[in-house]
Amino acid sequence: MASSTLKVKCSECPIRHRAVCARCDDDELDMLEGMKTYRSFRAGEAILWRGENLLFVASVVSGVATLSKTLEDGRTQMVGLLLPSDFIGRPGRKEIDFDVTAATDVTLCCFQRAPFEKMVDETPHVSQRLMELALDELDAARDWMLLLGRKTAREKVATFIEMLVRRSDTNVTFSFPLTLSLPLTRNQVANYIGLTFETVSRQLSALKQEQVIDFNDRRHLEILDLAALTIATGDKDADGFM
Amino acid sequence: MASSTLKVKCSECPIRHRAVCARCDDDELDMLEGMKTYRSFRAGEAILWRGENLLFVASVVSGVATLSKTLEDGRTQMVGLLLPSDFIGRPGRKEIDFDVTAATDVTLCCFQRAPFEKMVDETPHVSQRLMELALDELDAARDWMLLLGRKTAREKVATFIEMLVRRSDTNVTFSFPLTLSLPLTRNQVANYIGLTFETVSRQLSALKQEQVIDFNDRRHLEILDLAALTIATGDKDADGFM
DNA sequence: TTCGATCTTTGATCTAAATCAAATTGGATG
DNA sequence: CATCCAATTTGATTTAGATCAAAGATCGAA
Repeated sequence: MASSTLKVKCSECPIRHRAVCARCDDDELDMLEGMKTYRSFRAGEAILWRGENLLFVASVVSGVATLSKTLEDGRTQMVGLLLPSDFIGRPGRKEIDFDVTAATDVTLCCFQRAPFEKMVDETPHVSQRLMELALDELDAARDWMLLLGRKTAREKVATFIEMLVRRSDTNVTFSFPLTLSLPLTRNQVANYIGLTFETVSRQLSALKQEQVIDFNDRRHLEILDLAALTIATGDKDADGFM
Repeated sequence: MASSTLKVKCSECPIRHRAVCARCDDDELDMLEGMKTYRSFRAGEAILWRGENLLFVASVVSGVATLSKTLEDGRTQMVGLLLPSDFIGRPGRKEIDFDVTAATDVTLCCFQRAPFEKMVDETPHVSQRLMELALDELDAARDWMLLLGRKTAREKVATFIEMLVRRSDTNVTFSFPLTLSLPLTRNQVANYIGLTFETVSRQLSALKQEQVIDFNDRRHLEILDLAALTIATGDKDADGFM
């Protein structure tokens, strides 16, 4: 199962300014140091099962995890993608209604429930930050409802790639042609955007054919024409309005 | 536009124990009385537009409102349904990314932003209640992602009806055969579950044909066989497990 | 370095739901 | 009460994406 990893000091943590601890001062970081443990998961490993009692809450430090729901006959739908700084677990919630799985190797910064919840209760900016993170997830879920309910296969694939561009750290450097790592297999992408892996593959091939994107290995994408990609999402009209 | 309505005293409010004010004491209710206004909207009227600056936050007192997103070419997807006690507006958010529309005649209990946010900051149980309401919406959004991404037309329609049963007040009395009011047109239902209105109509006719449900007028449904309806949702296996 | 497993691509065919097209119904309005 | 308009039902046809199928590519392990 999960192995322990060398703990990084909060002050040197890569997600320091985006995670739940974003607005903590030095004293508060010291408190967190005392209740935190690092845990690592290998790609493919289960992090949490649906219905399982949450023994910890956690921030994703590195890697990518998926949230997914499964119907009895095996159809599955991803309902979220956790990237570094995203949070697992909610105040007052003892369990979750989806499975959490490591898509790549993942390192979590885990907090023991009891002391963490005590800190949340006593530190308004921490509970405010949790609220912000929850509302961001709600916005993302609603954008995805539009994608799942109304977008075409092409629009779904384009929207997924654009989301990766927007959320990945690579766009900080922003060197063209933009290269980004694709943390999911075709099948996982399909489960995220409500398609089959064959359709995902076909749409990726079409976008490559049209020189909107390029790829040679399975784990990376190059964005050749971001404007064309954006148009292909269906979100904005030709003028880029909306 | 919205007309004002006679204000009901908080202590006699029908949503008193489920809304954001659920855990307020008498003093706190007095504070709320001072900052609240009732506003009514006719069926079909816009309550809020996407991007509009939120001048108030509000609880739904009566009626049903829809949250929806629209693509440039007119395809629309409902991303939420607001029933009595549901809340509009979030701490720290000045605008919303979807349209809010009255599906039936709607009465809102509106709070001025500034004093309400002050109260949220000073009253932990109110901000906790807001967090609970947001997390409930997040759970609902994720259930809907599974529906939109993976369910068949039949499963979608059955799930929608079952959700109405679960959330409507009628199930308090629970007299069989269960009758419930359908606050949406076929077209609105279609926009909620990612189908066309023709497909919704066909699936409703099929469920009627199979004597799972019955209906004569457009605005009501009778549940003849709740067990069959539940199986038709695809959520649970034949034993009702899950 | 080869083997085997998994992932990916691409082609052929099928199908669930969309689209197109009329009736028909029902509720609101004068 | 008659009229009208929007909502609904039902049928015929089309189509986007699923499913079925098979051939490559990639990668880790022996």
